[in-house]
Parts: sequence; C-alpha cells; structure tokens
Amino acid sequence: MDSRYILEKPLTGPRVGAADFSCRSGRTVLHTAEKSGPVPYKHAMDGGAAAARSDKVSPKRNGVSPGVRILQDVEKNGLGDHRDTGYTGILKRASPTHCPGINRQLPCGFMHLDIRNPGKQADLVNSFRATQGLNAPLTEKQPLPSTHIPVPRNRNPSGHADKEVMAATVLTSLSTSPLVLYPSSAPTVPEPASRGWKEVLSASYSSSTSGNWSWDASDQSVPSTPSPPLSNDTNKNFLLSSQGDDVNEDVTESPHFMFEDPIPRKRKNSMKVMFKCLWKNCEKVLSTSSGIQRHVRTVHLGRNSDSDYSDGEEDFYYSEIEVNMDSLSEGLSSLTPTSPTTAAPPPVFPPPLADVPHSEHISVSASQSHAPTLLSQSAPSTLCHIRTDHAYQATAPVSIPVGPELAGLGNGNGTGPGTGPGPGNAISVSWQSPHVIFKGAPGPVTHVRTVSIGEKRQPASNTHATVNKNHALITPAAKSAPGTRKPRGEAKKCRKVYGMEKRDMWCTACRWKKACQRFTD
DNA sequence: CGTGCCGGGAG
DNA sequence: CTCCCGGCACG
Repeated sequence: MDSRYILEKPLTGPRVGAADFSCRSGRTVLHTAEKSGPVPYKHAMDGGAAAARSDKVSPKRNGVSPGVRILQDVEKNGLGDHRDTGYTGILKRASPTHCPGINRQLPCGFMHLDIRNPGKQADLVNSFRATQGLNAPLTEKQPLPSTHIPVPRNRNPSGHADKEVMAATVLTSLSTSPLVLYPSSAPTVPEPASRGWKEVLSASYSSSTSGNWSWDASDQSVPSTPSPPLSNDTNKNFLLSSQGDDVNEDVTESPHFMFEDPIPRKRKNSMKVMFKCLWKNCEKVLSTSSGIQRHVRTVHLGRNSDSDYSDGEEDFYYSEIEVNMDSLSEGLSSLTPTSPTTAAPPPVFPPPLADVPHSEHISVSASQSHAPTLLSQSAPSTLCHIRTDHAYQATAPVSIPVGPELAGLGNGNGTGPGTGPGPGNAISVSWQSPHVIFKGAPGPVTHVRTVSIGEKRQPASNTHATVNKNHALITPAAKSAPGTRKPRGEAKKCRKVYGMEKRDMWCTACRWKKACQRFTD
C-alpha cells in the first residue's frame, strides 16, 4: 500500500552505497552486488515475484512461460550469459554500481521496479516520478520529445528529501519505468542512440560488454506490457530511453501484452501521473510531486513556502493518480487504415501544457481533448497489439474481428501488465486507474476503432468467384481451387517489422514462412 | 520486385 | 511434430 513510503524511507542520502542497498517496492527488490566477476551487479530474483508473475503470464505458448522463452531466445542468440537469472528466466537487475554513474548524470533520475502490480498506483506513480526525474534535468540541456510533463525547476534545488527519494528510486527502477521500457522496441533500436549510453556505462564501470546487462524482462511489463525478448536488446533500449532524448520516437508502441507473446517488446509510457491533494475539500491536482508537496506544505501544513525543507509529511496528503495520455502506435497500427503512426512524433502533451510549468495546474481533460484526433484514429491500434492467440480471426471474413479482443477476455480490471491483448483492452485498462478526476476524458479515447478493422479486411475478400460478371467465367481455372489464397494481410508482418536481421524475433509462423501469427489482420 | 504464405519435404 | 524452403500470388 504504501510502497512509496517504504521505498523512500530506507534511503538516507543521495549517495547510495553500492554494497548494501536494498529497496523494496511491492514485491520487487534490489539486491546487492556481491558477485565477483565480469558482472558487477547482481540479478535479483524474487521468488515470490517470479511466481506471481508467471501467473499473470499466460503460459499458453507451448506451455512455456514467456520468461522461459526469453531465456531460450537469449541462449539461442548466444547472449545467455545471465547465469544468475532465475529459473523463470526473469532477469532482474539492480546495479548499485551503475547508480553512481547515473546519478551523476541524472541527479534526480530514478526509476522504479515493479510497476506491474495491478492497482498499485503508488508504484506506478513512483515510476512516473522517476521518469520525471530523468527528464527534468535532461530537459534543460536538450529539447525533449513530447511525452513528458515539464518539471519545475525548483525541483532540483528542493534538496534533501527529494534527492534521497530519487536516488533511491533510480536504483530501483533502473529496469522498469514504463517510460523506459516503452522504447524497448528492441527491433527498432537505433544504434546511435544506444551508443551514447553504452559510453556512459562503460564510463561508470569498465566493461564494454553491454551484453551482460540484464533486466527483469518480465518485470518490465508494467501495467500493460511486454518485455523484450532479448535481454540484450532490452538493455540497450532501456539505456536508450533513460537517456531522455532519442526517445522521441515514441511512435513505436506495442502493447504487446506480456503474457501471450513470447516476444514482448516495445512499450511506451502512455501514462501520466498527476498528484492530487488529498486534503479535505482540496482537489488540487498538480503535475509534479514537488509541486504538490509544496502545495501541501504551504497551503495545508502552513509551512513556509520558501523553505525547501520537507520532512516528508506532505507525502501523506497527496496521492498520485494515473492518467493515460496516450498516443501513437507503431507499425502494428496498420490495423487501422488511417494509422497516423510512424512519422509523427507523439504529441502526447499539447504544447500549452508544456509551456506552463509555473502554473503546475494541469487539466488533463484539456490535454485529452487535444489528443483525441490523433487518438481516435490510432489509439486503438496503438494500444492494442493485434496479436492474440485468437489471431486466426483473420481467416474469418466476418465483420467484427474486434469482438473478442474488445470483449476483453482477461480484461482484468487493470490487472495491468499483461492484461489485454486487445485494443479495447489496453485502453480501458489504462484508464482505470484515474478513478477520481478526469472523467469524461476516457470516453472519446475508448471507442474509436471498430470500424477500421472491418474495412480493411473487405477489399480482398473472396467475393470474386461469386459475382464479377466482367471477366466472368474466364479464369476460374487459372486458380486451382476456390480455396484461393488469403487476401494477404495488410499488417506488417514480422519480417517487415523486424527485418531479416532479427529473424529470430519473428514469430515462428513467419520463420517457417507460414501465415504470421503475431500480426494478424 | 518484395513480401506473405501455401504446399510440400526432410529430419 | 518441427523446421525449412520452393514457388506462387499479391501489391
């Protein structure tokens, strides 16, 4: 419940010892690096967590849990150096060693582990904060993409309390911040981008073998997520994303829901976290924790506003709420004819917002209203990874292919992580958390699609044989049986998505030159 | 011509 | 079965 607090408490100072730092949030844990050898950090495995995780994960495929799959893949690719990965194949990483480096770079940066716990808003929030932390400093140096909430400067100087917390979280979440994960579009990792980080890393600890990095793949699957198949890629991505810039390609989102898809990848942080004052009759909502803290401190606690001092009490008077500001999709979005996709950078946050750091007040509804246009077209495909195991709908020329997905088989109320593979799902899920405020907003976002899918399928449908007077009888013979070939999906198939190079990331079907199962139509 | 995937074949 | 791949059809 109060994971946030717990998480923060143990920390005492921006400087975290490399040796004995452990922080807990939810079920995830960090551990110390005690292993000698090339890998300066240790992968953590939390038995409980692992177990829980696998529950969520649908062991469908061959009865092998994704985690395992991941392992396998890793091995396949010769990247299997992660000896200390749990049997689940979950790679968790906590590297105190890196922290220093990271801290150096991102004073406020921090991330957070285990965001997946459904309903754990606190966790989510934390992760978000992390994100903010990461971005904030960076922002000052380089223009940022669009997906972040401007963080007030006062944050930096705000000192101790904040710093501590952040430092802590940084350590913790090195691997799971949604934002971070999101870009884990393994396949699409831009080389150059990752390079930057590599360098940074090598600086912090002389080891050029980025391959040794490993994260808890499954853990990454935050509220709705996937995890990269190859730890290697993941790492890169993570790094990449944490860098703050270079991430502007938010486009690649792939709500691959962790379970089910053996090759989870790509994920984007579509959640925004707002901080709401819980003080009676005070509905103040701010976009930054520091903001809300200040608010509480000054307005409700009657403390001196100038004072940066914070004893953390404010924490009790505000809570985070999550808002799904979502956005674009990636290639998969091909589902929708109109998929805006790739090109446009995700204007998640409307400019106005970004420009109003001072008035930290944020009206989500407003921002939402901007996005809709975009969302309405792409959102569906965006959020939902088309892939499902009922992917075979493709075969059914029926009209409402969406049905099953929307129906939301496992639409487990925000059961977060792997919940829904379906389009509708992803969306609804994300919107569940923001219970309080921001009503209405979800509406527009939610429906949207349905139509698109139907359309796309039509064109090719096998109506030919029937009517078609024109050439009429002519060529029936040409094609063997009426069986005819499938229309040919419009969606990008593994091959296209990943390219020949990453063939091992393709779904098996694709590999065998069979009908793609991952990206069905 | 690249791509999706059927049909078929080897292990 | 799983894993491949020739080769055709589609765009």
